[in-house]
Amino acid sequence: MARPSTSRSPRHRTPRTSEAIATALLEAAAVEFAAHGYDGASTRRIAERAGAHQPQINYHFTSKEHLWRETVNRLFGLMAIDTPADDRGGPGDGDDLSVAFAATLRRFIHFSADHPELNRIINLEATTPSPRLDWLVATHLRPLYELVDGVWTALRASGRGADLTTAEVWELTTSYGALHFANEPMLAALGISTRPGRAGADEHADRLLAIVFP
Amino acid sequence: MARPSTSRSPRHRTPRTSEAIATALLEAAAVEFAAHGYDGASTRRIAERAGAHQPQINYHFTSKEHLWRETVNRLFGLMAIDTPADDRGGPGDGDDLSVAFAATLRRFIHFSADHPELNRIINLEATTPSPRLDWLVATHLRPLYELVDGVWTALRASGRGADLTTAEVWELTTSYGALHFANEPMLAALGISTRPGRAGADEHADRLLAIVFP
DNA sequence: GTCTATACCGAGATAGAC
DNA sequence: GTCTATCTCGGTATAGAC
Repeated sequence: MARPSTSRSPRHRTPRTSEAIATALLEAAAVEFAAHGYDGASTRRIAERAGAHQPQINYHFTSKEHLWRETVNRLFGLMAIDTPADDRGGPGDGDDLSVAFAATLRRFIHFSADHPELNRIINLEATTPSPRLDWLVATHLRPLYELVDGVWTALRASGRGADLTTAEVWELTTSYGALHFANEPMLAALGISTRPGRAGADEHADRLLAIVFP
Repeated sequence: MARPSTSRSPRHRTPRTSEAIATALLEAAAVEFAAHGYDGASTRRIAERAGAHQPQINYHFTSKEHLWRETVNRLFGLMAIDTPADDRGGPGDGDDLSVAFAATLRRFIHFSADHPELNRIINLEATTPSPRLDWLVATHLRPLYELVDGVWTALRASGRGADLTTAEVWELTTSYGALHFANEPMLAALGISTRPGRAGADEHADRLLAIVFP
């Protein structure tokens, strides 16, 4: 009732640095984009979730499109930290490669359990040709795929792994492996969700690895 | 220049029956909902794609929400035609069951290749709890899952099939099996899309069946 | 850099002539 | 039943005070 002028909608008594609010916006954007898709997500809701004002999105990221890209960049950055590139390739005999590749797959599954938003966002873009999809493939997916292809091809050449192409391993990992966590609400409603936390993620990684490395 | 009054934006010189336009709207809605999600799809675009006026959606389906449900109902109806329930279960020994189950999986994959919109729409709802998701599970997914569960359990009891739970078979089929076609634009951009048409669908069914029935 | 106010557009839904 | 006009709301983006 009192204080008619100084009341603001978002609550950030702590004025926060420019970087802090940018990060908060990116985190909120990941959740909203993952839940509602690019078109369905609204910058109002993203700002609200971040405890910021909607115009601050345009100030920090100039446009919704740029915000989306930076959100994806940030998530891929987090993934790179969790599943470092050293483990994806490197020299060594077939057994070394197999062990390293399996370990990386497991780490990727764990990352997907911790950050289901990334696979979610990728899958949302995957079905419709768009500039966003082109950018996503060129910037992030293709380099990653070629890395995987190199390792898997070498690995298969030395007789390890299941009789699957790189494309099959890729699809199994991203669709069956990672989407499991993004689809948790539906699986829970069906009564087939995994245990939450590390244990559940590990079990799902076991299931994937049983197919890729029988 | 001439005819100032009789020009209409949507082109349907043929006035079409009520049922024809309802079907056209449902087909258009499937494409738009699949491409942009529920929130992202617009009734204006759906009507435009169907060659109708936007208010006709409210006339025929009362609301966007109802239109969405009828769109899903129609797609599940088409699926039931393509993969009839007789083939999903029925009495018989283990070999009969295996053959019938494999045939049904194959038909489902073919249906998913012909109508990627259904798996797409399901996947869009799968990640966020909502009344739509609850309705989807209760109305369509749970009955289907329990059918699959009954058959797969019987089949496994007789020693057939890979050492997988029903949940694993379900996820492999819907994620790895069906999403392959929904994600075709991304896979094509990565250079790993399958051949179009029946042949490509059959090849992908082979890949899935090689995992489920080694 | 932050925040209020607002411009401008497109969304879903409704009214009423036809 | 169809179609035009329109209501109201929420979307992104911008202007300008502070």
